[in-house]
Amino acid sequence: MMKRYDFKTSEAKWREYWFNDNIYESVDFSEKPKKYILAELPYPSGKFLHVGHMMRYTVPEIYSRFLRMRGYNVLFPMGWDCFGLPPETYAQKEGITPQEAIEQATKAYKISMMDMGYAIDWNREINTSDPEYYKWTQYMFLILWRRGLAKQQEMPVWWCNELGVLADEEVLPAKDGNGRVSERGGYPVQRKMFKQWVLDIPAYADRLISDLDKVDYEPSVKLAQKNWIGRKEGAQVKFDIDGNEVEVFTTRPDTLFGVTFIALSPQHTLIDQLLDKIDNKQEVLDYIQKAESLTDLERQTKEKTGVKLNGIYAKHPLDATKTNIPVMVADYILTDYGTGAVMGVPAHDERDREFASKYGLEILEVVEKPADFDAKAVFTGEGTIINSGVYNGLNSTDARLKIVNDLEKLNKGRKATTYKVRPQIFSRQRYWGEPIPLVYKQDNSIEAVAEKDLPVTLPVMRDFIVGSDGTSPLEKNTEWNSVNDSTGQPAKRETDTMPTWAGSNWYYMRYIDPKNDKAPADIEKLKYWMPIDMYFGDAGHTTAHLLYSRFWFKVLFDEGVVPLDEPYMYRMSGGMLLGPDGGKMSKSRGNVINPKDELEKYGADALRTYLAFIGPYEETYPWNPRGLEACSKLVQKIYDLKIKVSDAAIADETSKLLNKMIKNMTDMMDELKMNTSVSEIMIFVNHLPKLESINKEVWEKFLLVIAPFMPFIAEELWQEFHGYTKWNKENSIHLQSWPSFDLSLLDEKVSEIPVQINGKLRSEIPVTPDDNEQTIRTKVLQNEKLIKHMDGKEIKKLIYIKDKIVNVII
RNA sequence: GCCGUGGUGGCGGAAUGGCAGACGCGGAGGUCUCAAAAACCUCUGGGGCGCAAGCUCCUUGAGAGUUCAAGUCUCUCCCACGGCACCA
Repeated sequence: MMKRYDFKTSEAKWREYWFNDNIYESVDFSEKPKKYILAELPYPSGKFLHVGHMMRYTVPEIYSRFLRMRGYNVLFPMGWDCFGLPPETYAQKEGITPQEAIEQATKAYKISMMDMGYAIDWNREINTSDPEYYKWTQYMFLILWRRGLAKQQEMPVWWCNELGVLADEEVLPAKDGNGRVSERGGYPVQRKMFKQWVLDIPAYADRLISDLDKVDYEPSVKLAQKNWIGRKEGAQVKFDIDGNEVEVFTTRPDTLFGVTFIALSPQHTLIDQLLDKIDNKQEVLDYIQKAESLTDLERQTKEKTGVKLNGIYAKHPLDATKTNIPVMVADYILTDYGTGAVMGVPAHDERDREFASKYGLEILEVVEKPADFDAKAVFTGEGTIINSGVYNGLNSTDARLKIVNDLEKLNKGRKATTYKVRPQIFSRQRYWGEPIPLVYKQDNSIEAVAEKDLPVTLPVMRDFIVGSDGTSPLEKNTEWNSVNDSTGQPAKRETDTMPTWAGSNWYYMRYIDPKNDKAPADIEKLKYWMPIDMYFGDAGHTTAHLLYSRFWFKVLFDEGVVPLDEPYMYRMSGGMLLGPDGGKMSKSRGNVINPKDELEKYGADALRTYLAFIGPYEETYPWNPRGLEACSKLVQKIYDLKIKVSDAAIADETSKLLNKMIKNMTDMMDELKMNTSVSEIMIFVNHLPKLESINKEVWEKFLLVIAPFMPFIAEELWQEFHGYTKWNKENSIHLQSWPSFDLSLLDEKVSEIPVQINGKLRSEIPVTPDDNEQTIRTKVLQNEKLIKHMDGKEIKKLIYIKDKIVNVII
């Protein structure tokens, strides 16, 4: 009876040797070519790494091992994204501080990564909540602030009584369809205006689009970046409303003569000034209040509502006869997109039409519809301009140019571009984040904390819960927030903290130089390691995180802190791992897989192999316990083979299969196809038991190719095979070279190829390398089956693709 | 509604425009066993014909197109998933 492979003992042993000797060290300025493989760092919240994390990390990790064996100096680092809500809520529940929660969680996460055998140089571990780390986050914030890219602005924000201000990403539609709730906790959330720190990402929008040419992301990822930025060309047009100048943005200046109303968002600043001039002030005030408190509801119902400002009219900028354009307040106008005001052209815009129909506003067509156009539908296309005075007869493109040109001459408008991406809110009224390193002087002006005084350390506080007044918990800590300004006068610290994504905007730089106390990272080291060759992460981060961190990096480039202006050369986003029932893993469904149990039962090699085998990295698939079992059996089968290893000669077939496997795996792993690579291993393992004995050279090469997938058993068998009695770092299989293959062995002589008749597969014929179309034709005419199918007809045409196929057309 | 991604056996999935279904799971039958588990061997997309080796038709969400040849390229439609949601 075969001995069972004792993975527990083996894994514990090698893990200890590997990490004590740091065999996966990434060497700065090594002679070898570098590869920087990055996987998004986890935020440690629970007690053990989630199985979803493992699926996210295993494929990139196997790839990094492959590259190391191919002679690269590889950086595959890991760290912890520690700030943010999850540790705070966890700490609150456990009655500890977030600092303590983080310490527990990072320890546990690190152990589980070591248990998985991840090839990480732990000397480069980082923690975004470590003051030595966030010192540099604060330093970077000050760069943004000095450059005017971090500024304070009244912003409509999601407000939650329990959690304070939330980011868009932290807010979800409520399950019952009424309003919105917080992502964590499910508390009710509403819109409120608040003064917030924001990052001016739109200022870099054009570069963020054009520099996509410098990188090699998947086309869909590039497209997602472009769509998220949402650049739109058009014009800003000034309307005179009761003596005030109001700008609107439009992508269709050619429809300017079709304006029959102006609509302002409920938060538009002009409304205040007009209130006393109208006779329906109370109605308007009521409407605005309702719009603010019921925004969510209105959005759900999709019915557009509004209210007229009685007696207030706008003047048309190009048509002096139109001085009586009604002005409406409407909640379908967004406060923070464009200018917060639109020109209503109900003839050529669906939303304007819906609104105008409801409130009895005029509909004036200014673009000619095609003759066959449905009379009731809204024509939003382009065409010949009508009802537009001197512009009549022009096509839309020409009219657009001419109208904008004329507006510019009169100083009543200009060509303009607007973006969907908005200034991103960068402050949180919460405890567990990086303090914003600014100080309010007595005159309320703002001063930066001197660089030598960084980091501004977050004080340890037991009572870190957000007050329901919406102020940061740091507001209560007067001992901490009372300081002196640079002139020695009493001043007060900014008590808002930064959002979770502050630290994760630049973490990849710190791995390069994790202990530097003079700079975020040494510029020469950055030159060596950057850019990141491949970036792996969550599909949900393909838009926001990727964009914000690219923005951040470009600002650092402009400041001279980093030597290039794009951080990631390639991005691949991973799919999701579902429960065995095919549903999303969740406690309430009871379908959560605990990786610790699986690791206990089957070992790391089996789990790693399964996570690689389960499917392509980008796809989503359910967990299948049988699949893991199969991989566990594979590990055992490999172990059982070792007794067959001998000096006996290599059979031709084995040699061919070995070379084929190595060749295929080399190609596949370069393309990150780890699932089919595992298939290749399986095919070869299915062949080996048929042999009387396994030649030593075959065994050696075989162990090398399984090493990235099953590092533990590969090391075990490698050490045993070589008869190493004492651990010596240099002898580790993981520091050896990937085996080469002999192409000449793969020149398979094709002896038979399929023949189609009229595209249908009918038979095979024998071929030789010397065959030409003529000899093939002869062979076809000799084949009984083919003769039968040709049914006496003549060959009209014969297509012969060498070594592939013959197609006979009759 | 918009944007994106995808749709291939009972299931996860393979297929530089050239023999669809590699590999794995599951299933069926068998060997071993008092029996079971494990392990091993054979078969396994569907229909029809045949005692049988085999023969034959159909098959990559639906429909059209390009091509000697389409899972793969083009168009239209349907469905699922992810993201954004009144974006002027």
